[in-house]
Amino acid sequence: MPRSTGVKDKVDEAAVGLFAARGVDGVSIAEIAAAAGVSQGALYRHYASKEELAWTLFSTAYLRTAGELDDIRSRHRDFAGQVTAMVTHFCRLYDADAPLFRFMLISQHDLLPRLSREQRTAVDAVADTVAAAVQAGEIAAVDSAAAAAVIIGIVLQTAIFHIYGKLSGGLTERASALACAAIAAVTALAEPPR
Amino acid sequence: MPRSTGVKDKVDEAAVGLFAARGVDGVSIAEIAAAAGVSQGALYRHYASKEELAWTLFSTAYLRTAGELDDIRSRHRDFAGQVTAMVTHFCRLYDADAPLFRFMLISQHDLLPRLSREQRTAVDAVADTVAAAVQAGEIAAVDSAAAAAVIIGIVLQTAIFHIYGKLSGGLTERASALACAAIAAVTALAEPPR
Amino acid sequence: MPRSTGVKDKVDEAAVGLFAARGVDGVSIAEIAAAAGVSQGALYRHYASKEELAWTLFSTAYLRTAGELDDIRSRHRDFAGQVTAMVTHFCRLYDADAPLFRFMLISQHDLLPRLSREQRTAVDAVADTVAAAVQAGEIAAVDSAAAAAVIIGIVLQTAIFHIYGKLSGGLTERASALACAAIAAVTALAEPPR
Amino acid sequence: MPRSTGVKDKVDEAAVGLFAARGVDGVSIAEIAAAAGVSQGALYRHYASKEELAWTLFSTAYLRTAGELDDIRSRHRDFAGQVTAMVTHFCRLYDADAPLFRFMLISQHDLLPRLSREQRTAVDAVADTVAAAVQAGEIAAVDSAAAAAVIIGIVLQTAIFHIYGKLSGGLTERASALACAAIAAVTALAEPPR
DNA sequence: AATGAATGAGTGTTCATTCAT
DNA sequence: GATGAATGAACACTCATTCAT
Repeated sequence: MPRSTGVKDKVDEAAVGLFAARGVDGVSIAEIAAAAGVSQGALYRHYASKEELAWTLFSTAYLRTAGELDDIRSRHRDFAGQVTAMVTHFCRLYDADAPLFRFMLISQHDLLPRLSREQRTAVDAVADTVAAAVQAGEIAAVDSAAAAAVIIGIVLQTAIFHIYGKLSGGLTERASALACAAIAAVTALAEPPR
Repeated sequence: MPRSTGVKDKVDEAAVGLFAARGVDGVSIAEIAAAAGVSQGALYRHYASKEELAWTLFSTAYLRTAGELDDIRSRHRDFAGQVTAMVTHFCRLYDADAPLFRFMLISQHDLLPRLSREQRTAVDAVADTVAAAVQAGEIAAVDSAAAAAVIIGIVLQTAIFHIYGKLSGGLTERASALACAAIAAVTALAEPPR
Repeated sequence: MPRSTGVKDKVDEAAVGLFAARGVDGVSIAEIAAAAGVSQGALYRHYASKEELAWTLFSTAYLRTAGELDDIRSRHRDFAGQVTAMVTHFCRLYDADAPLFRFMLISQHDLLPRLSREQRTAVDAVADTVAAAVQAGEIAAVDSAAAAAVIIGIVLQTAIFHIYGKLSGGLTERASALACAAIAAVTALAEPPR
Repeated sequence: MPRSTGVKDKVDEAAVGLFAARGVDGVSIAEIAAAAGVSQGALYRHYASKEELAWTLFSTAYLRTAGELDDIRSRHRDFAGQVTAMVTHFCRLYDADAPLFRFMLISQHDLLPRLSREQRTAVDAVADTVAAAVQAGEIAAVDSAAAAAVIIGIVLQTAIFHIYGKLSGGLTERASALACAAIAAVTALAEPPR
């Protein structure tokens, strides 16, 4: 019963870094194994295929985030507090692990469609937050999916700009401003002036 | 101005459709040629490589859009009018050619980095619009890149939700609401309520 | 419309020779391509996989032989004449293309099970010949499958001994003796002496 | 004479079963170890390689059978009795352990060539029986190898038909009929009618 | 100019064998 | 002795690109 040689962790880290830099298709198993300092064969003891590796890394982070956002939402009463806490959490995640974030960003169009319809995602968490606020009369009636798109778009695109060097500093520093923008945008979406 | 039924046109259309559906890496030259109804060899008479094909399709549309947005901006006086027109234009482009849009979306992380720094993009058009509004005292001081991220994020993410079937109808119908949301978001970003 | 470069023929011949010598599993695509003097990729223009290559070579020869045996049977009246002609044909096939024969022999346990139940085989031809002879009263009642096993066993095992160098000369020289043996064996099977 | 429940025995049995079902090349060491309920490493304590495992199983059974046939021959006086006893023994072996038989059948072309020329095989036993009968004037002069091919072919092909489901019941029930057929075939081979 | 067969480097994956525990 | 994780050399197959016709 040999103690872990840490192959999995090394592979995971190497894979996220490489996937983030060049996309899943742009990285070979040979490169991942080399970067992780393990043999190609060893990698297959932990993942049945490159696809499974990518999917596991992606879905694990994706679903974990959804759970965290739901948690956060339940710990705040009002819409503004919930949105601010969620946006802040997102920014912190990004600052803590930019490669993972970038990997998820560039792989989402490949991998997201594989999620089963029932899986709960960050999008659901945000949309439900909006729907609950509408229900509670906190904000005017608005399509929760459209509102979620606006909130998520504001945060994600800011992260993308950061990745591309158009914005400097940490994202967390911008969290409260982004939250304000998101709340204002949703409010405007719900009650377009005049 | 050749009147040819055009190998190139057929290739371009087939390539955009396939790239949009499965990504550049997920589509082979053989498939593109077959879908276009031309031989593989003929394709190479127009593009030196698959990469050049993808890059040409992407950069042409990307830079054309930037020019159009600059045009639009010059035809409107105030910030609200400019943003609304730009957002509306974006929505119309999307509704007119969703495959092209989807292709650009899923390929951006691969292809955008190849743009030279000097090339003028849609991001520049939006950021300059914001900067000019600040300059003109129309809106409070705000980092133009951050504001551009917010505006673009709102529109792009809405388009993404539309692609994934989370939103129905045309995007153009949502244009004015999105513009309102974008303006409100930028305003809030510039002047966070206490 | 370029004339055939003969890739397929070269591949077929090389593959049969190598498969005969070392079995399908024992031969790599690289070896086949090298022996045929073509690239590995060229091979895949003609066969979708190594398995399809092996199966095509096998089933083509196998089914062709069945057709030939049926033909031969229809051209002879009595059981003895039919068996003799069939055995002789088999021996000639062997002498004409021993590698093909050896390939079929060593691959039969892998490949035969893939034949659909309806496909007509050499075994059917032989068994039907026996059944017809029984029907016509030429020979005593006997299980046609058991009789076919005996006839085929006599010929095949002789061929195997020839392959392994236990018998010399051509097989065709032995054809009439083998036919006599086969007929005698079937007769004995049908009417075991007391 | 260890009383161990025996890694080796479990490996041997598992290997024969798997080899019989899918061929030596079609079975991995991992599968054998799993089926035997031992670790892969433990397997290598008994056999130096997969090849040695296959060869040991094959040659042991093959050479044991040769010895048994020689034994049987020595216990019978006349050719008919000897052939009948040998055929019967073969049928019993088959009925007692069909997987072993099937393994030997499908592996023979790979493994037989490794037998040294001096090793005594079942073929030798049969051929010698024929040669002795000729010598004793029991049957007309005949090439003993050719006669052995005929005898062995009759029995083996019947077994093959049984494996493929073309014949039902036990093989032993057919032993005396097969022996009759074999004797008649050899006789005909030696003295072709007219 | 057009074709599509051929090329050959590269890919993901398997698996017999080894060896640290 | 036993274990099973790790190795690394194959392997079958793909595909962007070239080029003879």
